[in-house]
Amino acid sequence: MARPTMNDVARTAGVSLKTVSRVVNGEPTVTPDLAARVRAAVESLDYRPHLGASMLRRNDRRTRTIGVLLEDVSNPFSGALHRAIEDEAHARGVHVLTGSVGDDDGRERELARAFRQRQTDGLILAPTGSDQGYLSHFTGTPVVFVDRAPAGFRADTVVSTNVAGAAGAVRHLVGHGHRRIAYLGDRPHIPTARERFRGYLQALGNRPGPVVHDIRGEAAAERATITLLRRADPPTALFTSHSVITIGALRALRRLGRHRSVALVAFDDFPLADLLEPAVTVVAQHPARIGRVAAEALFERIDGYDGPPREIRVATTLIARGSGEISPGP
Amino acid sequence: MARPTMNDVARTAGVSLKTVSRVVNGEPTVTPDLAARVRAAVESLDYRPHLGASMLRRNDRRTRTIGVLLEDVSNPFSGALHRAIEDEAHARGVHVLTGSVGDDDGRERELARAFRQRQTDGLILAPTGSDQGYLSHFTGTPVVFVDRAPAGFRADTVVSTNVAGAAGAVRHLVGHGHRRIAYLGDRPHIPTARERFRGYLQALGNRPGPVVHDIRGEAAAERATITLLRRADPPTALFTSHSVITIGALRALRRLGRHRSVALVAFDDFPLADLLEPAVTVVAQHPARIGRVAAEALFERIDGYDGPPREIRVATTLIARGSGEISPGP
DNA sequence: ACATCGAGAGACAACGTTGTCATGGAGTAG
DNA sequence: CTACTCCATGACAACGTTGTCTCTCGATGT
Repeated sequence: MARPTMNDVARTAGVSLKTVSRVVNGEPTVTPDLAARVRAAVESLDYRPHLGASMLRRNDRRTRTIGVLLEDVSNPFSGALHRAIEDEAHARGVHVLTGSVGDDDGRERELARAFRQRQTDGLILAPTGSDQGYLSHFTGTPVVFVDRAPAGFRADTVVSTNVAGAAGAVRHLVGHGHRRIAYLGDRPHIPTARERFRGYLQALGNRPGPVVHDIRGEAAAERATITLLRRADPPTALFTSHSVITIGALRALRRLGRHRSVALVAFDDFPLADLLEPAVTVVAQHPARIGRVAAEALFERIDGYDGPPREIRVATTLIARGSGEISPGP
Repeated sequence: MARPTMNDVARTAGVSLKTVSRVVNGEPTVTPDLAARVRAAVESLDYRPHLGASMLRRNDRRTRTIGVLLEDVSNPFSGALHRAIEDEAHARGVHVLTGSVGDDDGRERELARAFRQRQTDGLILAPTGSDQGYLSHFTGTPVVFVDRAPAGFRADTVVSTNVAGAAGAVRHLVGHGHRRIAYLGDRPHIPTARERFRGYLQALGNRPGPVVHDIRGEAAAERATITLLRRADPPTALFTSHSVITIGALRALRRLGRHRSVALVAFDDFPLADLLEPAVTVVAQHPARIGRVAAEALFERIDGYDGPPREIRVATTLIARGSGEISPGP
């Protein structure tokens, strides 16, 4: 039993093929009587139009699908982004194809290409690879970047105010009397990490405390923190520039029993930060807002807006909860 | 400038349409020389095959896309599920359309229908609505349920061992001397909630402590917990059957300063549970495993397996961290 | 040298839908 | 009563691709 076609519907309803097409597409020029018969036939045969054929004949090339490539759909930041994008898409009757890029440099390209091959109407991308130049011949498929600035290619970009946010965090610590404030951060070739580091430097007037770059993963962050605190001249406060690093640092502080004596301000909020002891002071990003704004920008592009690439910054919010208000020891 | 077609490629390469088709589809019966010319033409014109036309003509009806409908892609459980499913799909060259169903009873049906309309090869669904009967005429599109059992329709289902897990949690508390153990749970019409409640009852030999059903959201859970603990005869231990409820209960315990004196075992693990004080004892689910198993089952179905609906249970793990090992007061 | 075979290449139809145009019948104005 | 308009309906082609069949040409075997 093959899938029913419009012709089958036409035959059962006793009308022409074209009339079925009209009813299915909601054209108003069909007598109610006929329309009803067609709808009944559609129902009884469980007819569903063949999108391939429809796409083929239509001149409008929209698939009403966008692609979303995030670092890892299972982390809370990506999840919130994803959800916000999905809500915007849903409101427009658009569907969302997702992919996790992870750290694999090739997977970003591979998935971006595959999505384009699938004729997604647009793409929202959290760039992971070191170069997005390959996007330059994606003519006709608008792209919006989120969370990180791209390299080698320019398009609308929606990111947090990383410099200002980081600077605010560090100034907060300075305001509580700290002088030796450590920076713990991700690989500095990542634009976001670089910006946060810049904010850190700026707040300290380019006279940084101990700096550790290139931290990858919770365990590495924990080790780095322990090493820092065992120095002869340990920092009295930490600024962690990424939530994974924050968790590692928290574990280290616990392990050394220093969580009530070493101050900490983290970039990026995380669930339950307020229930820890002490509760963790953070510079909160607003992933839902970033996602919404990015989706709006993408849909503008899809609808034909053709201005120059825009860089949209979403402000961060410092939330004082306790860990950032610890004073340096005597 | 319209999009190039196979004909354009054929003309530039000086071969026939069909030869281009063969090269594009990797058929081996083309002279290397011609194949090279075709590939050069494809490159220079930035030709990409029109999926619609291809799908139309091919007799293989696969879109190599599956749909995944979860409660909310931004919660950690759904995120981990999603990620695991995506990894399995990626390994098979299959793409993933996602949707968040939320609590909206209609959105589940709407999205399920839309995905099927899009001709996804299969669907993984965490059912939210009270009835999945509408799926019964989804002939030809295999469905696998995750996290919750469906109602009104049977298909492969992958869920945690809810009864055993909950019973284990409660027995753990009993083992630490508790007699008045409260149950805090979601709406009992949800199969998962009902099963966990059954496990609770079973562990107590059908002589339950205080029971609160129908808790929706963190705030409600917090209020319910406060009410419970202010009773004349308050419970000495809590069993929270859902992570949202767990968070609310934790907040309430903090607020009343009872977090070190009232025991708690939670169903479902959550990030940082080990960093709270006391660290939270949980019955951990394994969403990544659930997702992987569900994806495997779906792909088996897609590949033609046609046995009766299977119910696959993924075991939970009790992780003792502190909160569940608090003894009842004198 | 001739028949046979095989493999690479092309001609052509077909997939299910929508755009275009023709048709016919009812309604309206003169 | 006729001529004209209008509009619902239908016939037909076309979209870009792949399946099938045929053709051609060179190789092989006798």
